[in-house]
Amino acid sequence: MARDRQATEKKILRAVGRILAEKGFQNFGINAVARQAKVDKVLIYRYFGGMPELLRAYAEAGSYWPTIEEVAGSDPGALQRVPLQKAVADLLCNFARAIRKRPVTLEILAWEAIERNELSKVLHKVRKDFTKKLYGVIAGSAGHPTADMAAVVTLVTAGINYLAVRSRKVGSFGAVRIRSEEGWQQLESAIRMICGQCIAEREAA
Amino acid sequence: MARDRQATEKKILRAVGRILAEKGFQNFGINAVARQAKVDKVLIYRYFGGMPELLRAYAEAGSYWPTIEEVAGSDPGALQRVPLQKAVADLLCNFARAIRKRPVTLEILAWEAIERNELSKVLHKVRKDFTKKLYGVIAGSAGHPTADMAAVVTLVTAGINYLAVRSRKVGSFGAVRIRSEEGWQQLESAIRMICGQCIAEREAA
DNA sequence: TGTACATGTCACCGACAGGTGACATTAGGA
DNA sequence: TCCTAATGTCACCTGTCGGTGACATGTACA
Repeated sequence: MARDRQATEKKILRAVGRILAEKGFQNFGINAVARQAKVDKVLIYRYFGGMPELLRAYAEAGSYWPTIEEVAGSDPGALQRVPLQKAVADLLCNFARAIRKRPVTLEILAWEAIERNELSKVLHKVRKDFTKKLYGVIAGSAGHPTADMAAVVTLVTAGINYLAVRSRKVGSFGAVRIRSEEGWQQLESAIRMICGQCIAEREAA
Repeated sequence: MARDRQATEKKILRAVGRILAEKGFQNFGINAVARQAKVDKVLIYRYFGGMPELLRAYAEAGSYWPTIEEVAGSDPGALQRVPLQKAVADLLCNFARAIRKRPVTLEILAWEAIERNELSKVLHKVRKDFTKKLYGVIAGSAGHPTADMAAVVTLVTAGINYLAVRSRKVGSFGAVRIRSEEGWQQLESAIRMICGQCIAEREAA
C-alpha cells in the first residue's frame, strides 16, 4: 500500500514484540507475525531473510535487559562506599524489579529452557556483558567477592529468574504470592537477610 | 498384531516417557507418540481418549517427583532431633539431588513456564502434597519456621529448580558450572551457608 | 517520456499436525 | 459352529506451517 519499506519493517518488528509479549514463543512464527503486522509474509523474507534474521533484527532493536544504571543507580561509584552486603542486596533487589517489568525478557527466559534460538543467543551475550560490568561496579574498595559468595549470588539470581518467569502463569510459589507486590517485598527482605548474613560471616573470617 | 490391549497401552505410555525425556514437549504429540510406540495413532484415541487423558494416564503411572523418604531420609523423625538449620539445609540439598535425577520432571518444570497442560496440573497437586508433608516433618520439636524463613526457602527452592532445569541446555550459570558435580557441591555449600546463617539469626532474636 | 527496479499482492506447494470413518482380522461366548 | 465385539490397519479430511514463484503497481532516474 504505502510503499514505504522502513515503515513496513517497523510494523514487522513491532508485531514481533507484540506477539512475544502477548502469546509468547509458543504461537510465534512467520505467519503469525505477518498476520499481526497486517503485512504479506513474503515481505518478511525479502526484508529480513527469514526467522533467525528477523529475531536478530528484533534483538538489536529491543531493550529487553536491564541497564547498569537501572540496577546500580545513576552513580555506581556510590555502591563502593556502602557495606558490601548492602550493595549486593540492593543490586539483586533492583535486578528483580527491573526484570519483572519486561514481559518479553521473561518470555525469552522461559523459552531458553526449551530451545536455543537467535533471541536466547543474543540474550546470552547481553547478560554476560551485564554481569561483567556489574562485577566491575561491585569489586572496588569493598573488596572482591569470594567463590562462596558467588555461588550464593548465583543461587539467588536463579531464584529470582524462576519466580519472575513463573509469576506469568501462576499466582504463588511455595509460601509466597509472586503476583502481588507484597510477595516480592517478602522476597526482597529474604534477599537482604541472605546477603547480610552470608557476607557478615565472610567478613568475620 | 499381538492383539493385546494391555501390552499396547504399556507401549504407548512408555513411548510418552521416552519422548518427554529425549525430545521434550516441544516435539510431543499424538503422531510422535504413535510413531515412537510403533502403534497406529487411532489406538491412542480409542484407549485413552486424546492427548489430555493420555497425559493424565502417564502422570498416574509415573514417579516424577521425589518421595518424602528420598528427601527426608528413611527416618524423618531424626530431622527433629538436629538443629533446624541443618534439617532445612539437608532437605533442600537432598531435594536438589533428587530432582536432578529426573529428566521428565525437569522437562515438565521447564514447560510449565510456557503453558499449562495435564501434566503440570498433576505435578502441581503432587508438589503441594509433598511440601505439606515435608512441612509436617520439619515442624516438630524444632519449632515452626517463620514467615521470613519461608520466603528464604522459597527463593532457594526456586533457584534450585531454575538451575536444574537450565543445566539441561547449558553448562554454566553465573559463576557456577551447573553440569558438573562440583558445581552442585558449591551450590550445596551455599545452601548450607544461607540456612545456617538465616536461621541462626532467627534463633538469636 | 519511458523504463528499470523497489514494493506490495496473490496463489500455490509440500510437510506435518490432530482427528475420524471404514475396513480386515482375530478371539471368545452363545 | 457361527456371530459379535475387540483389536489392529489404512486412507483420508481439514487446517496450519514455512517457503516460493509469478504478477501488479508505484517511483525515481536516464
